[in-house]
Amino acid sequence: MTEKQENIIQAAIKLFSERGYAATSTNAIAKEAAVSEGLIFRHFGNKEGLLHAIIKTGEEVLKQMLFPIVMENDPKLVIKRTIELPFDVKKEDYEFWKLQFKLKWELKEYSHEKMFPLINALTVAFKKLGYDNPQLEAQYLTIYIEAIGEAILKGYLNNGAEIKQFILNKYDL
Amino acid sequence: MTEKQENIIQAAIKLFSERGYAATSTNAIAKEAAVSEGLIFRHFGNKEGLLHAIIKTGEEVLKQMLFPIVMENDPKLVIKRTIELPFDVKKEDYEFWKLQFKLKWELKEYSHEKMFPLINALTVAFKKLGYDNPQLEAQYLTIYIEAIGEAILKGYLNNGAEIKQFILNKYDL
Amino acid sequence: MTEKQENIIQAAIKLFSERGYAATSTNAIAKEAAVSEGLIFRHFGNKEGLLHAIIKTGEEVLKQMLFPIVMENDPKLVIKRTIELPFDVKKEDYEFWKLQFKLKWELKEYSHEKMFPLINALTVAFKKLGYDNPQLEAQYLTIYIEAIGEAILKGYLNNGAEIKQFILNKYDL
Amino acid sequence: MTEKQENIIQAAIKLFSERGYAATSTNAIAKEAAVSEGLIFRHFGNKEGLLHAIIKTGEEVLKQMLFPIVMENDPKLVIKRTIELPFDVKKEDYEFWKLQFKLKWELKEYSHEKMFPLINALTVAFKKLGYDNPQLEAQYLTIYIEAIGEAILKGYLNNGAEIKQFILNKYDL
DNA sequence: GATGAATGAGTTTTCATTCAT
DNA sequence: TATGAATGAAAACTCATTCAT
Repeated sequence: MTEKQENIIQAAIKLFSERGYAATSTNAIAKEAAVSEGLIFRHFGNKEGLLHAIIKTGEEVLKQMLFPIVMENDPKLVIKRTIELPFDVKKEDYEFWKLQFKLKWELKEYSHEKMFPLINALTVAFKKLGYDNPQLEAQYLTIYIEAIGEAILKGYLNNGAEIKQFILNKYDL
Repeated sequence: MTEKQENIIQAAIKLFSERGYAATSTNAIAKEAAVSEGLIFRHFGNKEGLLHAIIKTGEEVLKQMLFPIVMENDPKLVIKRTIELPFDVKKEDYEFWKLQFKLKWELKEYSHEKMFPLINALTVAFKKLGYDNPQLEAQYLTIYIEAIGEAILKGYLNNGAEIKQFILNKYDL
Repeated sequence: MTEKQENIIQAAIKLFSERGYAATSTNAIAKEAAVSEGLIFRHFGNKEGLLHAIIKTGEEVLKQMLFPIVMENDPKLVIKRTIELPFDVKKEDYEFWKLQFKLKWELKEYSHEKMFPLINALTVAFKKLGYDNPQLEAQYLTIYIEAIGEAILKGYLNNGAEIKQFILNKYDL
Repeated sequence: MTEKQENIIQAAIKLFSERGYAATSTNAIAKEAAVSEGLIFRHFGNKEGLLHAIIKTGEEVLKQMLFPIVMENDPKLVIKRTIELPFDVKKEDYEFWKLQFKLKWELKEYSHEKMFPLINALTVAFKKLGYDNPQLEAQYLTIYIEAIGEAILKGYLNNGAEIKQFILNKYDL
């Protein structure tokens, strides 16, 4: 991955995230990345190719984030870290994550399956802790965590720390 | 609002919801509505004007849905009806609501403020019921309800009835 | 000529004069005239028909203006009145005349022939006064008078009275 | 300025001059220039941008034409060359100049100020020659010269040489 | 006579993509 | 690799004109 290639990806993340995939022109990406428009096509084949490169990255990053949780044995820690997940996103990564959320709506292919490992880990954790309905608890929490992520990225939540503690309390953490 | 105007709106809701706003051409809308392309512009000024007409409708419908909840005195009923909200959406309205969610990502202007009346009503309800932190409980539930709506519309939830009961149980309802 | 017909003509004169014939839409004319767009076509057949109605009026008005000059016997008066012609245009008629000048450039059909009676009258006048080359003097003055009209309408001339006297002096008037 | 860019400008001059700016489609320009329509927009931004490129050229050419006159010291020569100006326009440049005159009517921005250097030079010349009212003489001649140019371009003048001599005589040249 | 909804052809403009250099 | 001129197809939008009421 050359420097210019990296520039293109970063520019695309920024613009796709701001305007959406369909509403972003390759011309705009080229300008933002300070490269020629042709270069985008040399490196990524076409606009969709560029998108897929970004999606791949997104999946990779998500995997990296879920990995320590999924591998965790202590059930309380699994739940705690899941809850903390959206609150730990760094400001500089907002654009990247915004784009991932946006793509969930813009692309059909974008599936919920990526979250399955987390749901499974949570199910096990809730079971270990003797919850009545571990499967549903896991589903419930996963959906909720995504929603919190969305709210944070959109700036609806100005009391993050408070909310986080509130949720942790709900699970006696 | 003439019949053709209504056709245009319905066609636009369908296509915007399926493909997204930017990825839907006015030509496609005109064909779907069986109307000349020019008519879209005569009635709505431009593509964005059509979008705003749809948004206005969405806000109106949302208001209608929240109204009976916000007006409710019995705190238990306020919470119960809030939880039931996303599960009561009719299949035939899925496209309409999908679009509303999609637009939350596609438009900057799309604000969270529409939910404030509901948050307030819930806060009051939780307070009446003696919850420790009514404000946060309300915020928490609202975010969750939106997330459930999203999951239902996307087809992630095939166990709706089960989940609904599960949540109602959490609030002793 | 009904009132609405008159409104249409006036609106068209205004807009054609401001923006040119091709750049003025019938829709804009209808709005300016506060009538329906269809009415323009009922009365004038098509956009060009409206234009020709205006042109006809223009030719009529020009004829009315030239008539007393062409009929004049006193050669000095013929020349004097010709020179005074553009300076006598009333402010409220500027739009009308601007349009006439504009159309000279926008339409092929718009011919110089309307000025022939004036050229002839001037030729006779200059001959009577013993000028060397009455034919050329007439041509010269006619061209000049049109140019002065143009300059006045465009607002290039802020010293009208002075210029008028200056020209009159040239012809010992 | 690539070759195709030049083709576009030439085609636009031709068609704008023949049909007027508003009545000329970019499609027609592209065909005349044997170029894709998109290229017009890539190079000039929009139709108006193309127009402005042409106007800039026109101003430049005018400056070049006035320069030797404005720089001239001999007052008789200043006046003589001013008078000869419109008669010296080459047939092959008619389209270009026709367009410039046309634009004076079609555009608001098109100002008379370009002629100020010539008016000043003429004022000085007439003063040197002891004319009573050099300022007015200069204004008078400038307006006249523009009018002659207009008449020539429109084909109203079939006796150019004769008229030129006639005017030169008026100034004892 | 008058309206205004509706149309279809055309206009300006955008955009992903190709290609010679 | 990298550029940027060039393209063709499609997009948004305009407009003169028709027609039912």
